[in-house]
Amino acid sequence: MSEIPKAYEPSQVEEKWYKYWLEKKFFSANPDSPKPSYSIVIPPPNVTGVLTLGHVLNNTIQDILARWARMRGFEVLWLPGTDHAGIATQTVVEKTLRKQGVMKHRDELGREKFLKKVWEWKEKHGGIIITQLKKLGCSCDWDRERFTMDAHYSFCVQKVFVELYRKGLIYRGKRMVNWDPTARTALSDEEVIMKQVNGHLWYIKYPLIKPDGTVAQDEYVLVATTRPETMLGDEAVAVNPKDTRYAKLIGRKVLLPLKNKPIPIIADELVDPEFGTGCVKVTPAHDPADYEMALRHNLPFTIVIAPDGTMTADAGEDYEGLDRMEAREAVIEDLKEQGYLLKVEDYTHNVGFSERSNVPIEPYLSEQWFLKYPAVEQALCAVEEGRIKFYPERWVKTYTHWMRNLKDWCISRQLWWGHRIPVWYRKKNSSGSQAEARRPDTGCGEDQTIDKDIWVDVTPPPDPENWEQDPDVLDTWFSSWLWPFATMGWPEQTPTLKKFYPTTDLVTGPDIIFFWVARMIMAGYEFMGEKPFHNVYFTGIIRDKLGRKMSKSLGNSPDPLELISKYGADALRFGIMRSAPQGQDLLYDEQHVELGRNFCNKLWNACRFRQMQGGAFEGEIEPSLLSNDDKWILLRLDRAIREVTEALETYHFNEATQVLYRFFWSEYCDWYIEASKAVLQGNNEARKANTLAVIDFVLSNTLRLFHPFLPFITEELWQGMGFNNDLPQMQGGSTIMYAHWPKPFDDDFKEFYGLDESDEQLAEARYELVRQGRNLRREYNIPTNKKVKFYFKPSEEKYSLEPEVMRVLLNADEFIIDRNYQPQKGTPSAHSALGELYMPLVGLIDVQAEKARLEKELQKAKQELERAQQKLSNQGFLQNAPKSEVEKVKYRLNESEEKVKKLTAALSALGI
RNA sequence: GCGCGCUUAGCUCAGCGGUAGAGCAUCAGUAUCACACACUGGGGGUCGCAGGUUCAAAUCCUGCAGCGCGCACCA
Repeated sequence: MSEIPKAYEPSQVEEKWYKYWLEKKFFSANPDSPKPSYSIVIPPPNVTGVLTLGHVLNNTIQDILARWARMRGFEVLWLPGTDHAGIATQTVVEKTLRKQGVMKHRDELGREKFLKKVWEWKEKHGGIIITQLKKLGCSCDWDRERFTMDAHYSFCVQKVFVELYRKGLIYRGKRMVNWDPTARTALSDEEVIMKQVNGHLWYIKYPLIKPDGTVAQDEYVLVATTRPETMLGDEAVAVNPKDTRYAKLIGRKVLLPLKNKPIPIIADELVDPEFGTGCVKVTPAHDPADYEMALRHNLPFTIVIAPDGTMTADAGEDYEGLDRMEAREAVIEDLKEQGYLLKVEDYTHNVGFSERSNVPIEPYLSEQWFLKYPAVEQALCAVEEGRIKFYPERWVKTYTHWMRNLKDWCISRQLWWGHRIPVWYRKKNSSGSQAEARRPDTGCGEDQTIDKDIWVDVTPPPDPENWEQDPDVLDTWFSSWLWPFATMGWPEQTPTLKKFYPTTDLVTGPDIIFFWVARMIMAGYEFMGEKPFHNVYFTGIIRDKLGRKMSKSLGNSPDPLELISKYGADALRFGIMRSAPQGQDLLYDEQHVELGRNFCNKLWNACRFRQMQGGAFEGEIEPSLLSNDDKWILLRLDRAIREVTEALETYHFNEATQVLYRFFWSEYCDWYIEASKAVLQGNNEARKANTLAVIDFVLSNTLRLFHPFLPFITEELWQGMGFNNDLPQMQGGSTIMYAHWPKPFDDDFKEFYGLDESDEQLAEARYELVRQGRNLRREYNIPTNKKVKFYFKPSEEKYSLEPEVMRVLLNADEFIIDRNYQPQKGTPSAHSALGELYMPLVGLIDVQAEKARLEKELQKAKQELERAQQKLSNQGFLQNAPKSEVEKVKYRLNESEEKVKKLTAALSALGI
């Protein structure tokens, strides 16, 4: 007898096998393998990151796909790594350095020292998430782990920048950008999150200036604004040219309150006469729309808000140095005092917030680098025409909509942590011609103005003392978009790149469809001339029970590692997968994980049960000895194999787990194992051995079906049960990881073992009878542990009921088949198409109770009969419905007819 | 404003053209020998509303309502 513990204890098991897999290099991808390739690149988590449930969902899916592919005979590369995550990382490190008292602002340290600190920090804490992914069981090829700031990767980023620059797709310009005043950097449009804010609409009077230059005392235009502080930078008031109310004012001037500065009234189409007063204040330097207008009307750009969000000297000495929010209060106060504020209304509107700092974005005029996206048309068509497939498909629309409305991408960031822009500017007073001689040729079609004072190349200029490098770094996503090939050795045509690019599947969240997915597709076509992946699977977003996003500040984000130590990694994986419908958000509840734990335990004990039976493992199945129950479970297994495989093929992971759950728990454990006990406890040795062979066959297949979902426990059981004996030895060790994926039974197999649909029908009818018998016990309050006798009067003799099995399933003393059984009047009975079941009770006959019971049953049977009759009397149904459907209804009709007949007879036998 | 998604048992969700399903919760029973992280039985739903297509609709189509998300320069 083995000493397997009663309950599954995951912790040591998981550690043991993960170590084993690593030692044996089971995760390594071999580019020279003759097998077909299957590859995934991990969406690189931030180096600063710790594992969240989102990662669990995402990486479990990838692991399932990778493990499944290995079992199907693919050469699998799952390439892992981390992202330097510019702003996120820099912010985190800045915060800790401030906390440690090392600095207040990074300027105190200077660029070099600060970067050294970040690298130190990265070396110390950067790997956390990688070890956490290992705990989850991820089968990544860790020898190929990459980081977006590896030397080679950085080279790729620079190379790409230079290439795009020479193509004329990258340019520098002074534009209105989204400015994060806390991080003090520009952001891309995608990094701005619009939020609805309850604010106010302030109505301000701008007095008219008379033609003679004096200020009109009671004539004014009324302007409505949500940002009164920006008025300090106003350069005009705009009205719609078609707005008759103001037509005669166009060209006149108003006095800008507080600053006492005359500004013109201009006409611009952009103004909506319906909104507010129809007059808009124009702040060229602090509003994107106003910026556009200012360009059209040649207005000056007065900057009143500095990059750090405080007011500049141009705002006026009363306001200089105030934070923009403080300035707002002050301006309102002053306007009120001086009688310019007419009224205030409550007003909800959308305000852009920085995704990172969560502070309102400031539109800010500055010199930045921009990219015109390359390979747009190709990238768009590839998805639209299905060369790249999205799952679920609906994201295609989101993608194409974005792709058709692309705006140039602001790629420069005023940060230090990141890839520094490979551009040098000639120092003012230097004059070297030697650099000019080597200056890269822009080559490509666009007539980019050649500027000999700019050096753009992967290598710095040869006379660096005369040049100054651009201080900015590139947006993190400008490196991430190269991930599928920069990680594989590009631009060299490495064996890895040749074997594994394009990758097979990408698994990611829909929230980064623009940030990452779309850009990777464009980069793939631009630099590889080929798509980066065939399929993209978009996961849902994990929310808490109340539907809120997981977040640190809400404290509703459970630590997956705690869950793993409490329930086991397999349990966490299974629980999450079981509740993650395709592409739909999922509400997390710890109960899901508990369910996973329970399931693992069930699997554990089912195998424990098998081991306790002893006997050789994986004996041959002898077809002639198969019982009805054996055939039934084999057919169910076949069905489970088909359904799980199909679910995986279509990325329906929750369906796959649900099929497995149903098959293993309800069908195998609840019915088959229980039925098999009849044989195993008997003394027919041949049948016993055959039952064990069936059990082993089913378990061996089941463990394999489960392996991608539950890698640890399946390996433990696979090895423990000795199923590994006939497997090829992989790198000196055996493993379920490379056991072949179960195939559905073919016709030869079914014929050989005599498996037929009729077996299923019989088994199900028998189980239905058992259910009825158990119900009788319950109705008559016979405790489940009390033995009773059952008599059965079969309607025909031609089927084998397996009475011993029935006895065990009913937990009965005896199950007696007797065609001539004469029950005492009022004996509890159940009636099915197979026959009548009686449960004689000593001294406890209640005729009235039995009558009531039977009447209820009869009612049900009659209803069913009626429904079937109705269907079959419908000409349309008979003519149009498929034959199999009609057959099914006919079968049902027969069954219920039989039942009605029997119940009626039983009732009349009661004689009341 | 445009686009997308959701609405099924008390809760969380599957099902997406052929008699309404699961888990949890609930009620009743069970220390039974693989598992109390378990077993057995029960109760509970006119599948958001209104039309239409079909022999047949939770499932397909149209409209409406409620909730959520994304995109959009209305100050």
